[in-house]
Amino acid sequence: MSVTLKEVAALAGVSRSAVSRTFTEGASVSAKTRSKVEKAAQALGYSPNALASSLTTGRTKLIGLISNNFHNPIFLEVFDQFTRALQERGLRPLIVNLTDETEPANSVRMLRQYSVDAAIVASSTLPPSFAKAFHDAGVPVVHTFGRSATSPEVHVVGIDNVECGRMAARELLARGYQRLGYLGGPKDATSALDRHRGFMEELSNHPDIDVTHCFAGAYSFEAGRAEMLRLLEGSPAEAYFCGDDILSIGALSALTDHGLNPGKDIGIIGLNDMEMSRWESVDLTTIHQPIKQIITSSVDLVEEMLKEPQRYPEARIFPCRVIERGTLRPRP
Amino acid sequence: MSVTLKEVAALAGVSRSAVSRTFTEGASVSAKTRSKVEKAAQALGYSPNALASSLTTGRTKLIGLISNNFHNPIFLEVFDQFTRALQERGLRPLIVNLTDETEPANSVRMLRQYSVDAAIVASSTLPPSFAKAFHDAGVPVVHTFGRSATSPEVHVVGIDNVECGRMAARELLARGYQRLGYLGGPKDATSALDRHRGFMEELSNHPDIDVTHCFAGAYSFEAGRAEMLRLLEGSPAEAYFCGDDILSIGALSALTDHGLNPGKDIGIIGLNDMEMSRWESVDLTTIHQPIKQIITSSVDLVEEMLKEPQRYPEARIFPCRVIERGTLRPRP
DNA sequence: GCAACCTTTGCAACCGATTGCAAGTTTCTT
DNA sequence: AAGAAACTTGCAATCGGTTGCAAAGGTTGC
Repeated sequence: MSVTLKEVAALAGVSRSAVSRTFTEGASVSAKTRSKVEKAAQALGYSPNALASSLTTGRTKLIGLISNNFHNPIFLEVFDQFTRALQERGLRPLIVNLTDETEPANSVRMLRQYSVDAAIVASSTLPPSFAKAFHDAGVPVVHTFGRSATSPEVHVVGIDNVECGRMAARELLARGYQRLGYLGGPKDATSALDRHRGFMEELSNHPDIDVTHCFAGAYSFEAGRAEMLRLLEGSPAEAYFCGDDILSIGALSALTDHGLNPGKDIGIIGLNDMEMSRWESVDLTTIHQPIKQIITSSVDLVEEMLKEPQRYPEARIFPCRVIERGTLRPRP
Repeated sequence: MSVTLKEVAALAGVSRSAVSRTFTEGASVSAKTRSKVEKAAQALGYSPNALASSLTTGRTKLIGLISNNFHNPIFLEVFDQFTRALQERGLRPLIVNLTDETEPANSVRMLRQYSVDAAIVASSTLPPSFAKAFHDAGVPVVHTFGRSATSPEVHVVGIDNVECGRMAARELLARGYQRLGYLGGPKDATSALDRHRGFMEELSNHPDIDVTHCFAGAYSFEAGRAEMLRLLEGSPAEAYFCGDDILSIGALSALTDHGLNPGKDIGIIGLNDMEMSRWESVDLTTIHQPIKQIITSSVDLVEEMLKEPQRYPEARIFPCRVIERGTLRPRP
């Protein structure tokens, strides 16, 4: 079947150690043996078995990539970035699709069985305790898009969702809206709660402003649309801060269905600034989340942890900014 | 660090073999030893090292999942389905993001280093030779969304793109369009070529019909939009068969930008029937590709290959059908 | 109570690599 | 030219498991 060290050693007329050393960076081999080995390896089509070597080195270069968000188009960008960033550094992503699961135990066990060097929890909805479970099981972990805490127990890379909530509120106020609404993601999602908190906090300084809130069933088009349709049955607010872009796009679809003109009749501001939000047919005013920087930084952090597993936990928070497009009325 | 077989054996007061056997299906262990071992394992938090055992069993349960299509939203659905289908069967997806690479050599080497049990090439653009390279390297492979051939060299699961081209042509003819166009995916993509061929073949029976064609730079929104904008500079056809849904949606955006009404002024039919095509704001008439069935079948096939690696290659082709929505004028 | 049979168990070799150690070679110094 | 220092190399143990084999233990039948 597969060619092994031993066969290469036999063909090259050297010991197995010699072969192993030719393939390990910085080992001591003479030019002569190296070339003999390389020739033999070439001839046999040998490439070292990474898993076997992991047994002695204790390194697999496998990184668990865990997510529960397979219905939000933003995650295609997230996967693209993560998988590229990892493989550029010689690391291999092992995917865990969580979908309906909220218990970390299964994922932890599975990833331990595969001896992953580290895990990345890529989700804005899972609680810090989820990532903590990996940490407790001795698996170095980074929670990307996780809840930013003042004293994080595990590494967190992302944005300050509370601050984003405030930012959205300020933006809507600046445009003179009087009756505001928050249409959040699922009410058990940390990001939905934090954004809500920031939004409310900022508005608590403006008692004259009327504010309502509700939560959609998921971060998805359908959920955003359904929730906005429900709101339109009653008396909707003048402008909404929607949980994220896909929710916003769902809400926009509900608006146009009702013959309402987004930006004119009802304002919408999203969060993420995903590719689709730039499409002319969408043209969504939104808060830009620097996905690329967040992911690069997360993978950097993973690399650091490989060198220093007990590294002191840190939170890396990236600033966001409003991207003006067509779904809010202009500032006065 | 991690708990090993040996420690469990010591605590349970049995041999290492006994422990190993408790954790392997169908091995001979008495109820008494089993319970001793299980108790000890529980106490220590032991779970077997899948990679170490793969050394002797020759099975890793790792499946390479290779794709180059990270800009088409349909792939979020594809990833979701694949990762779930695999993990339901106890298999683990190891992702390879190909993006700009067309050479199989690197992926093959990498996946062999990780001793994957099989590989899935999930791409409608890569040529059959790509998947063939895995087969030749002794890695069982399924090409999902691959080119359907009458005599495939590797397992292929997907649709008949040539037939889809014909189907699109027939559909446009049935609606009385006289000047037809094909706006395909990248011109080196097998699916783009096959769909083109079918489209042209069908129309060759209708010499009175005027037909043009062109290829976009990628299966992406931007590429579809750019290409349609270019077409609108000249004298566009009455209706287009677009390479796939995301290309169609890009084209639609170009149309509305020009004040044209899709379905009224210019007809568009796509291919895939992705979630987004159902959105009210899109409402794309398209050819449904049974993604879910294709993926389930692909994973079934992977499982079969694990049992029988030399399995005779087969092509599994699933029928498609037109989904009527709002971007073509009604049949007379 | 004994033979024949089946089940359970531990020993030891092995899967494909890495690595500390000591012996053997080279190279450098003086 | 001899001795010290530096580099190469193979041996053998090890990583965490699995498994063929033979011995030990338990059942069954008569």
